[in-house]
Amino acid sequence: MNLLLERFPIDAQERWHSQSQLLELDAGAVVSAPGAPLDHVYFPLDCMFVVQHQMPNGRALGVALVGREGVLGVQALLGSVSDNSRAAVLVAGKALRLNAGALRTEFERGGAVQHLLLSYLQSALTHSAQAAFCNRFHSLEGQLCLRLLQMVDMTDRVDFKLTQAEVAELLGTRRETVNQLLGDLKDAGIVASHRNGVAVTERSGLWRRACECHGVLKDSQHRLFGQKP
Amino acid sequence: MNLLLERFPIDAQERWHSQSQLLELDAGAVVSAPGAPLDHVYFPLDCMFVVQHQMPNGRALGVALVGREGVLGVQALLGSVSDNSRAAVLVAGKALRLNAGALRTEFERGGAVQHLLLSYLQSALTHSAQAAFCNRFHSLEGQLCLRLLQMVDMTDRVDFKLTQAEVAELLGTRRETVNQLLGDLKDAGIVASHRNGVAVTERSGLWRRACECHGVLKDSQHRLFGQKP
DNA sequence: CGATTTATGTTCGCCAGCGAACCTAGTCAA
DNA sequence: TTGACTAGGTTCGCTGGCGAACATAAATCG
Repeated sequence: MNLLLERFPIDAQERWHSQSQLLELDAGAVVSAPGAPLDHVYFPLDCMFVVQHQMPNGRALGVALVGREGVLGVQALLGSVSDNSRAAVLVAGKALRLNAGALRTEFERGGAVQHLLLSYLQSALTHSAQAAFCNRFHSLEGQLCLRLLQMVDMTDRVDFKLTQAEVAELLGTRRETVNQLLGDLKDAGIVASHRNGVAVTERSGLWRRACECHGVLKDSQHRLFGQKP
Repeated sequence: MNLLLERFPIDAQERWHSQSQLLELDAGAVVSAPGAPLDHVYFPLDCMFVVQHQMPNGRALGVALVGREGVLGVQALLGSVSDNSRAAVLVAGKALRLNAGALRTEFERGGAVQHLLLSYLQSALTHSAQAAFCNRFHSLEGQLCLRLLQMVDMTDRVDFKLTQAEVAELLGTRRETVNQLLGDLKDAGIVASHRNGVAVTERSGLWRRACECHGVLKDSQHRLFGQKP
C-alpha cells in the first residue's frame, strides 16, 4: 500500500475510489513528458518512478525518486503542465492512478488532505535542494550507492531491471563511468550485475559507501511525517 | 514594488496591511536559520535574498535567489520549520515583512491568493531542479555569470557589496576559484572588482558567458506568470 | 544458423576544479 | 605608526570524471 495515501482520511479515499484505477506498470514506461498536460497523479504501491529534468540539448538528470512514501505529479496542483521534466517507471509494479482534477478538488476542501499534500510539497522541495547539493559536492560513487539504497528501501526489492545506460541517465553521467563504478561495487561484493540488471547483495555495503544525503533525507522525511527511524 | 505582491487582489493586500512592516535590510543579515521557526515571509522590494542549503559539516550551497519577482519563506505554508536552509540578505534594500499566519489564513481562503502562491511554489520547484542540473553539468564560470546576471536583472543595480568568500559560498566552491574566475571576467572587461565589491560593467558579456539556465529560467518564469520577455 | 542489434567491458589522454601553502594590500584600533 | 585583521591574489601538484575510440558478449531476428 502507499504510505501517503494511507494517511488520507477515509472519506477522501472513498470519494476518490471511482476516479482512480489500479495500474500494472512496466519498467521504462514513460508516464509524463516535458510540456505534456498533467492530468493524473500516481500513487506507487510497489513500483517506483524517476523524475528526470531534461534539457533541450538532450542531457538529462534524475532529480527525484518517487516510491510508496510519495506521489508522482503533485505539480498538477500547481501549474497544469510539467516543466522540463519527464517521469518514467524505474521499477515495475502497481500504482494507483487518480484524476488530477479530483485531487485538486479535494485539496481545495482544505483540512487534512491539503495539509498532507503541502507537507509532501515541502518534502519535495527539500529533496530537490538536497539533490542540488549532492550534485555539487558528492562523488558519483556516493550518489550511485545512495540511489540504489533508496531503491532497495522504497521497494523492498534487491533486484532491478536496469541497464547501465539507464543508471547513467539517472545520475547524469556517462555509461562508461557507471560501468566502472558498478565494477568496483561488484568487486567489493556489494552488488551483482547481469545483463539488463543490477542486484544488491549486501545492503550494508551500500550504506557505507552512500553519500551523507542518505541520512539527511531520512531525517527530513521523519521530521515531516513524524515516525521513528 | 514587489512583482508577486502586486498581483494579489487589492482586498488581500489591504487585510495584510496591519500585519506587515517595511524593513530596511543590510547586506549579510541572516533572516532565517536551519531549524528555526519560520514566522514571517519577506517580499523583497529592491533587495535580494539568498537561500543556502547548509549541511552539518559546514559546507553550503546557494539554492535560490529571491528578488522582487518572488517571496522568501513560502515554506512557512508547508511545514513551519526551515529544513537545512538559511536565508540571508545578498543585496541590501527594502523588503516587506508579513506574518506567516496571515499568509496562511489568506492561502486557506482559496481563490487568487492560493493560486498565485501555488504557482510560485511550482516555480520554486522548477528552479530547484534546474539548480541540481546546473550543479551537475555547468562550469563554475557559467554559474557565476548566471548568478551575477540574475542579480543585475532582479535589482536593477550593477554594483554589489560582496566579498569573494561570499560568492564562493553562493556557488559552493573555494574562494581561490572565485578569485580566478573574477580575474578572467575583469580581464574581459565584464566586471570590475574592488575590495568588498563586484561591479558589472558589461551586462552583455555576462549574458554570453552565463550557462543556459539563464534562458531556461526566464522562460519558465514567463510561462507561469504569463508576460512577454 | 549467421547476422544484426543491444548491452557490457576497457583503455588513454585531458582538464576543471580541489587542497594546501603562501604573499600582498588595504583597514582599523590602540 | 605599528601591529593585527580582513580581503585579495598566486602557484603547484593531484584527481575524478569526461571524451573518444575501441573490443567483447549476449540477445533477437530473418
